[in-house]
Amino acid sequence: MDKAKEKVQRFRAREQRILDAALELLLEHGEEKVTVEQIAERVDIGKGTIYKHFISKTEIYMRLLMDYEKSLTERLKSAVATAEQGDITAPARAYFESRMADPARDRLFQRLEEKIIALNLAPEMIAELHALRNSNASALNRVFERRMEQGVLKKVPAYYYYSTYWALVQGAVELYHSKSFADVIEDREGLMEFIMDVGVHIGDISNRRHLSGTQASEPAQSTPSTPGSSFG
Amino acid sequence: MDKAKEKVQRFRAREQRILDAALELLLEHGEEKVTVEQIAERVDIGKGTIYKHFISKTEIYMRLLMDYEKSLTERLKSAVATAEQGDITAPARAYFESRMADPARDRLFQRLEEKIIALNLAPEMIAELHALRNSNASALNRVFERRMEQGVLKKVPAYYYYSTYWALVQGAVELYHSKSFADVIEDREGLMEFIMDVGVHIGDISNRRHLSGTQASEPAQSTPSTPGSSFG
DNA sequence: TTGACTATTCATTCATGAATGATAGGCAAT
DNA sequence: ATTGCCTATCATTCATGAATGAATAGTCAA
Repeated sequence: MDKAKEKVQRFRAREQRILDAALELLLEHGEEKVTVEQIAERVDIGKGTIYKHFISKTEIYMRLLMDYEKSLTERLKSAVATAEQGDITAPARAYFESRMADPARDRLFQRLEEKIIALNLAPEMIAELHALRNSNASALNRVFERRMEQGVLKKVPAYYYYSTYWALVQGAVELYHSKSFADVIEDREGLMEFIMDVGVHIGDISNRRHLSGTQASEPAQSTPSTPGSSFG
Repeated sequence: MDKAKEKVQRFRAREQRILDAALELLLEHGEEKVTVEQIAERVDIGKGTIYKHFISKTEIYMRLLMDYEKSLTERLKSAVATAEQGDITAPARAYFESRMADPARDRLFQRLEEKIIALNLAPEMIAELHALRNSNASALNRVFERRMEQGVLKKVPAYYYYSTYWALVQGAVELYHSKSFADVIEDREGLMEFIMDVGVHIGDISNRRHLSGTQASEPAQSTPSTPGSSFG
């Protein structure tokens, strides 16, 4: 008797279909315009069924955001792991490119992040988001520490290692429309400014959110925020 | 805003209507024949709604049984409280009569008791039933102790006080069809036999059920079973 | 510009009954 | 007597969407 297992499988599959449909609609119409009914329609299920899977519409968005953050972190982790020892450029580029592969989607998630943070989330959701980001951060710290204390990092003080990573990728994303990634990397002076700037910026966000025990405003700290939590 | 309160009220009322309808149908058709759908029909609600109130059909029966036990205990308590000091006959008669006011209903509950005990109940249900019976037992013990150590009780050893009560009422109920209540009371010899017999009988039931911390098989114990738990 | 009132939109709840699957009774076949 | 199979019955589950009500937008008067 594995009828029960099958049922669980089908339930999981349906959950994924809901998420897929929600993302599609979000990309098509923007966050303001998407209704739960539309999502249900697209998945071809009843509106009430959505609420068997998610306690609120916000949770759907939250889940999408978390999935995105998770995939970005995975991408970066594997890029760091396969890069030449000390090469921070290649992984940063890989990360940058996977975000910029679909700029509309990336911008959508930036907006979702803002929206979700503005709403007051249920405590369990906050906890879950927090847990993901902590786990991402420490996973990244581990690969960074083992492989990155060389190369471009030599040019910056040790306690800016992780901020540097931030500066590279976040700065590059933000400059996406004005400069090329190569330009960002080449401009060492500008990079240092970025590092400082982004470090402070992360501190701002982190304080405003009350989400993280990791204090990115203190760059000497060994556990900075994780990429993906920098939206906005 | 007490819309919420109103909603709770309506929910409670509906629960009572379900119980009423179930009892009606049980009396009309007997336990074997009553279906959840019939109950729902009579209350004029959907079948699924029943399950918003009760986790199973058995729980409905259980609740009816508990309500009956509770009302019998109340009846007895008030009869003891208002009887002449030392008069066990009047309260026993009152109890007997309230059970025999509707013999069909009383027999129905005897059968329900059997049925429910035969089924293996959910642990929470067992716990609830157990709690009710314990509370009934100690409430009765209190009124008995304060008012009954005289009269007919003088004729039996002290540690049979509560069994005596049992013998009177339970014996009378069981003899309902053959003897009158007065005959049962008058027949002192037969009464003593009853006392012993019922004491053992209660012990049997109690052991078989694993329901009660009170060991009615040990009559010297100060917390015997409560009336209503003697069905069957 | 502000407040008060109404209309509209849409997230969320909840009663519903069709669908599911467990159980029991009948009926052969061994 | 026992086993397997079929069927019917009925307890229980679950997707559903109509109903609810909260939030927002729109309208008008002061």
